[in-house]
Amino acid sequence: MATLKYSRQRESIKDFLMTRHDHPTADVVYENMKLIYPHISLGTVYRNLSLLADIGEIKKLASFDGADRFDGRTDRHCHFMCTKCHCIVDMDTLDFDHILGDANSSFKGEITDCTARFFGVCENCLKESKK
Amino acid sequence: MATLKYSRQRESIKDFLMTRHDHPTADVVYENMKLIYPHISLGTVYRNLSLLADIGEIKKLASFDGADRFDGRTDRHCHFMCTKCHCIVDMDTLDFDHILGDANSSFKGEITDCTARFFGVCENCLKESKK
DNA sequence: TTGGGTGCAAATCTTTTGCAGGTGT
DNA sequence: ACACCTGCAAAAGATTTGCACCCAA
Repeated sequence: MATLKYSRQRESIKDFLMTRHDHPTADVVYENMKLIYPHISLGTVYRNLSLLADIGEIKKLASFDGADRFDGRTDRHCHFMCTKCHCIVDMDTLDFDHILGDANSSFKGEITDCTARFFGVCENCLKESKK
Repeated sequence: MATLKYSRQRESIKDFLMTRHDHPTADVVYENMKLIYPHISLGTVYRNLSLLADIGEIKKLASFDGADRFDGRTDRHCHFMCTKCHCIVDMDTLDFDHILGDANSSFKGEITDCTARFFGVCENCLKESKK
């Protein structure tokens, strides 16, 4: 098993994700990293995002609409995506333990995880449409 | 707004999806359509899958692991994916109305839909690992 | 006849990977 | 020094699209 070695790039990527709560795509991370490391490569960004996700320091959100997104928040929570502006926001209303218990009780395999996504119109777009 | 015109290919794609409950990818649909229409193109398959999803006759399941998958079942239900064999099976244990109600009550926008996915080990893989 | 549908191929977008050189330990 | 990490560029995989021809209404 490979030993992890420090890398400025990886550290910056993680720091960046901790400050953003809009679930950026790899490309957005890349654009922002270029401000710090003008020669950083997209490959490096992807490699580090995968690595960080593998060791559980960030979470990868499989494609909502096209590219994968990354989340600096790693505790279990769910997401809402606005079908108008495509923003993605965190939600904490779901009782995962209860749902997982329910699901497992009637399932012959073994369920260990669950993701949930809500869709609709966000507060801002709702205001817009009422004008 | 475009008027829909009959097409044998589209009809066959829909029929095919109604008989399959393993949520095939576009490529699997393509391979199977080639048995009927040897000259059908991948583009036609994608175009019709999108079209059918747009008019609500099938559902598109955004990437579980790579390619999108398609589901002939259009009523609200959720999915389980085995982390070992990557099979995807339907699940009906989730009380969507209740969850949507809960979610909406504490949300300032308007939530209209929800998807949920479970992950773990399926019955078959569980048996295998116990051998 | 006419506008949607098709096959084909090229293009696009996202992500991965091979390689040679750089760097943390 | 050794193994991991990086930049660069090419490759791979999934999906979309332009175009000329075909076909349902």
